[in-house]
Amino acid sequence: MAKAPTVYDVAERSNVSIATVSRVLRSPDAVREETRARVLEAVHFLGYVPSGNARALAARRTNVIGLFFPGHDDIEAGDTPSLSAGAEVPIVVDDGGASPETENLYFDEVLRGAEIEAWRRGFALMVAAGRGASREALVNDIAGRVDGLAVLARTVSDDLLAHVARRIPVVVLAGSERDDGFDHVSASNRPGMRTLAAHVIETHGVREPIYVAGPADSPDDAERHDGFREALRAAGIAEAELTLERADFTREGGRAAAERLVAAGALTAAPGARRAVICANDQTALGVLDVLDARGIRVPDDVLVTGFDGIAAGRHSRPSLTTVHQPMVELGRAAVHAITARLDDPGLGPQSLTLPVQVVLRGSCP
Amino acid sequence: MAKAPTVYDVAERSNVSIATVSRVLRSPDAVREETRARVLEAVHFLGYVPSGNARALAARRTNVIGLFFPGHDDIEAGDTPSLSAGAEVPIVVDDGGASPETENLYFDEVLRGAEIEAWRRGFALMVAAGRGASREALVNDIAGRVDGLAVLARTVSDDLLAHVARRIPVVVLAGSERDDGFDHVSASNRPGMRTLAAHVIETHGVREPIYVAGPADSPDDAERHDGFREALRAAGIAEAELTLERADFTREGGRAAAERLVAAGALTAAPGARRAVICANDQTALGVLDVLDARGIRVPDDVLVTGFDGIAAGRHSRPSLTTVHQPMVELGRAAVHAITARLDDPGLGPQSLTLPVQVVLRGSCP
DNA sequence: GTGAAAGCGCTAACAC
DNA sequence: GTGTTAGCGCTTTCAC
Repeated sequence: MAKAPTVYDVAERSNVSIATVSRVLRSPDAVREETRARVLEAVHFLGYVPSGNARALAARRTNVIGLFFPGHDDIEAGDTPSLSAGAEVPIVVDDGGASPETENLYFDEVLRGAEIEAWRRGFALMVAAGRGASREALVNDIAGRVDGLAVLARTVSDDLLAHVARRIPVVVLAGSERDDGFDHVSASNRPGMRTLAAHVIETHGVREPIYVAGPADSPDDAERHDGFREALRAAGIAEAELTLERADFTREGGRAAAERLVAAGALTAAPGARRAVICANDQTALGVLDVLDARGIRVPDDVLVTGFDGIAAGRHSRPSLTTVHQPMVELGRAAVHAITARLDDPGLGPQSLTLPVQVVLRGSCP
Repeated sequence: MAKAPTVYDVAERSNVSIATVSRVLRSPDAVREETRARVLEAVHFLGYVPSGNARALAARRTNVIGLFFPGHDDIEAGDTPSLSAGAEVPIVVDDGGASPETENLYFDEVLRGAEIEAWRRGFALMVAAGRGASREALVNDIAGRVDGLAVLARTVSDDLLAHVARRIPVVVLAGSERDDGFDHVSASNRPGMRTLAAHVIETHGVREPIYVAGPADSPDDAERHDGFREALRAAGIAEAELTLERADFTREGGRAAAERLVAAGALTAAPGARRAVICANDQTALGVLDVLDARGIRVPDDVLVTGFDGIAAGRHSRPSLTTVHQPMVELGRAAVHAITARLDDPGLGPQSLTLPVQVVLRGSCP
């Protein structure tokens, strides 16, 4: 790390100009075979690695796409792990109790999709999932380093977004497609929930489904709730009569909501009562399942439960969770695609892509 | 995106020099209140976002850490998702059959750890998880853009690693700690497997455990295998007598290995036979469980099964999987920490950090 | 096919 | 406090 060699060092050692060194690296065919060999030899000998920053600066293009996805709840986690002698290995028994729940599945899958697409198009990916201190500063910082930025909806102010959008293409992920001038990529929230709710109502004959909503300010939640209402309307059910709970998209929130429902007598162990709890997302539904299980209320016999998202944990829960599956990997890919499309053609008007979802019937509501 | 404003534009509009603009952004206190306000106003008005590349170039420091983690099997995935009318939502029934298995859990968790630590230390993270065309070119490219690089062991040649290590600190993740001059961060593979195997042998009285190894060239596998042998030795069991299968760390490979074992008559539905299949990782063990389940061989009654890694899927399998849990999040954090430590003190000798593991007893081998 | 030279947008002495 | 002035390491015309 003594002072990294530069084009100049390589040029000197191979007796060519820096321009030729650059050519060897960018357009090898434009250089005579022999010259090229000499340059490459020097590159190897010196351990030369081109500076991406200098390159990006000169070329006015970084070939990096940014992904801003805050929300790791454990971001404040403890200190640096300590070194271990590695000799004593503790044995613990996991009886299926509360597991650490290291799940930010949504992010993981979207990231994977973005990774795939970025790689295919020759872009690197810079991620920022941090929360805390200054989200705004982070966004600004990352915006200065990339050619385009995908931002999770509602994680930064529209002002800031507009600010950075003057410099690079910005695509908003998973928000409702408002007419804000940004590109949007999202899933069919409303139709998805409508279809699922219709299934609950029609197939199972539930006339008084309980809805457990998400945060009041979530556009995703709003759309899903709308879909729910559409299903009610289609079935001629008056919404005013129904029980509504509000949670916060977390499993814990789902548990709390379920406790309230149980306390209110809305949920009981009564087979054939045609009760159903429709949750705004999977985590909430899993929390509801937790409480129901603890209370001895059987799913789906006593109560039907549904979620939304299609996270992996829902496949493995007991019972497995009926849900609306969002194509998360595809969302990530589409976001990157939207950015590159705009990079290729800056004149494009605002794009809005809505990806199809799928209702997946599992044990909790067959 | 008409041509992003620069320091010069901001300087001009606020009637100061570019140096002052830079100061306002980097060390606000060094500028008079009033001047600062003028500059910030201009920043806002012009939509100025500092170029990270220019900054990095001038400051000779990017404040970005790279993570190279190839291995997404689905990286060659299909085309750009198509736009959907969003009207028709298909309903499918998931009866628990073969699920997509979108699991690269290892990567996800390590990434999360790296994210956390990088963020805390004021670094951004650039990830490259691609496989395909030219891994080497990718590494070289990313190496030119970051201050330090964490690389998954055995994913790039030592030559290349040595090459980029001349420019930036490189830490190797999850490999055995060879004396190759690089920093290493890994988990206690050998002691972990030794402890687990000893549990199988001693607690359950298994005298002829079957070992299903990983790829022959995997250092992780080699260490785990060594741990297994140590346990045998301690129990006075001769290794030569035992059945050994080799898989490839994938669930599919685990299935294949299990099929061979069944075909060879090594695995049968015989309660109390004191049989055990010790697998080199969780995915392999899950594959073995698949086959045993399909064959009507009961776990843990007829056969005990163990894994290694502690991926989430093992918590939810039926039966749940006994395993050795690696602190994956911590691995990611430690990797970033190792890099920043070296950045702070380039004179450091090669560091090797081995993180503690934990044997987790679950249904498949209580 | 190769070289000379002008930036790319910023930071960091060093003056004033 | 603020301005001047070198670079940082590369790409890219434009000559030759």
